[in-house]
Amino acid sequence: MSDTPDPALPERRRGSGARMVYELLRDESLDMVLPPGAPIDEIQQAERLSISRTPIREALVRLAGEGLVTMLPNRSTVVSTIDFANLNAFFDALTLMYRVTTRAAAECHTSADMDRIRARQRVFAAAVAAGDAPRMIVCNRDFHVAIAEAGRNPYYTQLFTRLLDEGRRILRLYYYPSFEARLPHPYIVEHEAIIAAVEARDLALCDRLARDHADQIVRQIQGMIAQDRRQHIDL
Amino acid sequence: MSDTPDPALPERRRGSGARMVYELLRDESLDMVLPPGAPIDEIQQAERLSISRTPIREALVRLAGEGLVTMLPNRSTVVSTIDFANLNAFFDALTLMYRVTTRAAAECHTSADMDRIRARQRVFAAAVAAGDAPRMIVCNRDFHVAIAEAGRNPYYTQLFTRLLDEGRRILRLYYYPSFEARLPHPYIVEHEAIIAAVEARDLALCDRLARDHADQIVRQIQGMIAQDRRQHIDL
DNA sequence: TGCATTTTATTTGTCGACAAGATTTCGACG
DNA sequence: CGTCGAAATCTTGTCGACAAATAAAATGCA
Repeated sequence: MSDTPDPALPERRRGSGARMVYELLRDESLDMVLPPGAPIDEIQQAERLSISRTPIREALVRLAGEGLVTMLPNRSTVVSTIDFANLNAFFDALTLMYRVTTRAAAECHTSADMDRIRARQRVFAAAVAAGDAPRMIVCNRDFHVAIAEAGRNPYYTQLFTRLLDEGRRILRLYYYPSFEARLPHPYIVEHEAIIAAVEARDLALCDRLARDHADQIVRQIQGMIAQDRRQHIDL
Repeated sequence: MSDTPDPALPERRRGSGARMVYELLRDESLDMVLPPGAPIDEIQQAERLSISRTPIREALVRLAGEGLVTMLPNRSTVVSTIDFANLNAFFDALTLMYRVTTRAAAECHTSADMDRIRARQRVFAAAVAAGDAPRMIVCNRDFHVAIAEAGRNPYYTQLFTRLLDEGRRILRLYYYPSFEARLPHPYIVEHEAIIAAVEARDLALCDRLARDHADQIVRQIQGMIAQDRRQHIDL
């Protein structure tokens, strides 16, 4: 089996166990290390992380609350599958959250928020320059989360974060094969425009830019899915 | 203390324990039986429900994920306080969800959805006729949740449900004193109008009606809060 | 050989217990 | 009398174990 018992984790602080397991399983799910539909055995994970089943279970309950895993009663827990039937609903919600969080940021942002946003944009640009696709995905997420946090609406921020993470899974599924072909530089330009509009507190412009940005991302994902479909038909 | 050890619950099915505790603590939090800020002692709850601490803890983790309780590391778990500083954000998100769920329902609803929505509306009207304020709050929530479910966007539905439940807490806090003075019948008329607009698939009308409906509810809550403030100042 | 049924085995849901961390109580000292 | 510090108490976080429920394997039968 692929049990890789990490030997270097004897020192753990009390109370950090469940959180660490949560973050680990969360990242492994989002990064497709644990592919959708894969069963998560509690005992197996407990042995892998040299920890009891209790923190494992707590992490799984949390992940189930976020919809990342599905706990089947009295049966195994599995990584949630990507529901392609509800993909339109996903795009719809994602686009809406892009818009409202950017608008809210334009309304409420402080100079400290702008500093954080610009810092994220720099990191994103660096990832683009390095051609590091997975890092680009994460940094793009962080950039927009920073904008959402500047909007100071935790309801929007939480849903938006969840949607961006869900998108991270989808991109992981499709982005790799066609990465070299696409130039991600337009995203940098769009980000800069969004930053300027937020700072100028131009709500209408923010709404339009966010909508365009979202539509472009949605179209790109849809295109990748369609291309993937064609490839499968060709086989 | 007010420990009321329920004597009539010896028969429990395996796997239902955690869910039952979750639903119980959830309802008690939303109904203000557990007021905001109240600490939730795991051992105390375990004794009260004649159950181990493990399912209690699982329920608390789930509730913490929904923001209903706050788990302080190595300290007690408390019922989340109502954050009046973010009340504007709450109203903002609530209004938006009213709009988008009603619009989505207009787009996607089936005849079975309409039956369910009308059934909820009948129950709501019955609660209004009976003058049962807490039941009205719950039935109003169920009515709009049914509309949201007809929209078939689980992201919207989940956030909307959470917001409506949060509103249930706020209404529980303010609605009782001033209930007799207000006539809730306009809500019935507005609901009927929304039903008609959804069935006619008139997106623009749905959006307008939902916005008006939300604005009216928001204004009513704000009025109750303002009245409450005045009363406190008068003392 | 194929299908139904019993038996085994694995995995979860729950339990009681123990230790770390925090809070409170109590006592010493200025 | 008030303040600081130490002991006691309490609560949580984690652990190992057991039983119910399911899944898998083995057995019997047509």
